[in-house]
Amino acid sequence: MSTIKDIAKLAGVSITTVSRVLNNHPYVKDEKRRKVLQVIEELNYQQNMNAIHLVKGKTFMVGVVLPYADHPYFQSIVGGIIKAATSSEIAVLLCPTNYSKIDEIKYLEMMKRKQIDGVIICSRANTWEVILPFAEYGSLVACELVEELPCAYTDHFDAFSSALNYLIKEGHKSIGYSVARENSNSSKARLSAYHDVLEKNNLPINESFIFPDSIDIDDGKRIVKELVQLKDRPTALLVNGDEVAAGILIQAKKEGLNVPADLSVIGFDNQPFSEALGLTTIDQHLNEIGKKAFDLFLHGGHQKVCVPFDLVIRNTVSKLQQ
Amino acid sequence: MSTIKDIAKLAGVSITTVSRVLNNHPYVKDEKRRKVLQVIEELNYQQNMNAIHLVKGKTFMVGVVLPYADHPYFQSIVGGIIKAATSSEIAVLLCPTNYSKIDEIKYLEMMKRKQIDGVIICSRANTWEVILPFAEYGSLVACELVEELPCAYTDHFDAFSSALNYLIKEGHKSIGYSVARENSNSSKARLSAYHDVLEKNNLPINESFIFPDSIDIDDGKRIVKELVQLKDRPTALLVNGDEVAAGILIQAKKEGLNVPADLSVIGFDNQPFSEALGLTTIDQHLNEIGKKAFDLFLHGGHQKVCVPFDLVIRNTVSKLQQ
DNA sequence: CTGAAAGCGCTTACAG
DNA sequence: CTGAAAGCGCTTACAG
Repeated sequence: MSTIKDIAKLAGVSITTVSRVLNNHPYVKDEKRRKVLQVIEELNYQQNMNAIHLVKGKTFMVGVVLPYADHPYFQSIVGGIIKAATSSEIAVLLCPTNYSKIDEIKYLEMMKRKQIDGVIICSRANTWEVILPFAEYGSLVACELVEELPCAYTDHFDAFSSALNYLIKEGHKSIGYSVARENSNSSKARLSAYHDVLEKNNLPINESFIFPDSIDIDDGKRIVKELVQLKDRPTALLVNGDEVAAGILIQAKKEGLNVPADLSVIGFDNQPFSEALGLTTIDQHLNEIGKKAFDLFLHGGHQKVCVPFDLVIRNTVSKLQQ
Repeated sequence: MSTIKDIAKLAGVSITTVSRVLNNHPYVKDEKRRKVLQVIEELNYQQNMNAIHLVKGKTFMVGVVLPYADHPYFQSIVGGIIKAATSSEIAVLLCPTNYSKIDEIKYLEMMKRKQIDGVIICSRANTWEVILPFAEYGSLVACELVEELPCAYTDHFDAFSSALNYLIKEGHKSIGYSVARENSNSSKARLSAYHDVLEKNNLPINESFIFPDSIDIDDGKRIVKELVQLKDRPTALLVNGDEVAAGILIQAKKEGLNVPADLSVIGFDNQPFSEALGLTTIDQHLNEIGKKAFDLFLHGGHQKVCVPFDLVIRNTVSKLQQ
């Protein structure tokens, strides 16, 4: 590969002038500019970005920290980020952690090491206490509500409450739900909404109706298998993701449970395939969350953007006799 | 941020020695090594990777070129790549092109500019003639069969033929199919398999049964809308992706077409949600293709890896009277 | 409008 | 075992 020096020599100018041409600076005599451009063309020259990154202390790249790059929930957020990034000059680096605290830190250290200018955290393994100090080294954005950081998020308490109220309105009194990681903030929000709404409606709280560690289709199947073992079963399930809900639909069929007659299901995320399943679900506009998160990364500032959600009613919730 | 110079000064050694400690070189007196390590700890030092990249001429990063980062087909390939990459020290940069030739070239130029060490091309907008010259600047891998490049691919002629033969065995004589981009290699392979298999079976070829530009759920819906307009309709559709197939299932229901009684459907990709849909589909093991492609990037060489496929039989194909 | 020179933060022969 | 120095390929005051 040729360098700026080669260009300078062949064009008969200094490297400063070449640099000026490369960066569209004014104050280069037209004749020299043309000559430089011509040599660049001839040598098929391209800048070495690593040198530029070193000098500028920036890479125009953002890391997106998430546990699983192959999960539709995160894919939707990433989709939004990419869409927003495409119109900027920022490249997107996927940073899958598998919820390993160590891997997560490694990505944060990439920022410290100037490999990426910032990090958007879709979901995290470490506590904020551990993560926040890295904010000093770059632009850190969260996809959940964090006091100290710019963030784009769903109000999970609110979303979960809405879904619960809808189920209650349809006559359900015995409602269970699933969560991914029991200690995540959104799971805590769901638990408190569960208590809050059920108590307000004088409905019994049954914590054996809570199914943790639910991430993918197989978890959905597992939930139904566990469910059929219970003598006292919920009539409705509020599921933390449409993929889990898909697993529930599959296994329910196998077990001879009719959805929604025997079991109502509300999903979360409104994935593209959910329409085909006729799944009633909460659309939290993950794409939008991704977009907003990217904007926050790009423009800095310390805003908190709460992205509204919608309940999308389809065919997996039945109306019960009052 | 502190630099190697600061460490050297405070530790009372040269920067050479600091570099040696950082890179686990032998030949550093234990006492000095300890001192350096201690100062590094104190200053909370991290290397500036851009300097290292500049010196080494490498970034340990691979770009993955694809049209849409939010499409399940590509997400599955990317999933495989990420899985393979996680156990190496290589980071994965997503390069969505939206099938813009210009954007695609931009990513190839990132390689030329030393921002990434290589590029895995999942699907491309430019001709190979345009792309191949970039192989000079880094490691280029394809996810389709290309003479000049290492590649991991599906034999689409073979896969498509298998599905056709299965449909014919089930008594179908009037078969249509969909493709994404009409001029892609896989579409051409499908067309020639269509001719080949149908002719061998003395079945009529009807090119109005070919539905191009089919990418997502909406395209699947569109296909059914077009289909119901035809007086002469195929009894079975071989669809180029499960997402399109999902759209077909949705719209068929709306139009009062029973699948599979009125219309049999075979998908492609075996996406996670396909099981929930009961969709018969061809699993081409996209994850595996991604993994192999990454291995080819990592280890160089010029292998061609043909990844085998499976026909996954579920409930969307009917048996017709002979 | 132009160029010499310092500097970005590292690695790596080379000499000792 | 150790360090001075050159070099990776750029940008950017500074002086003219």
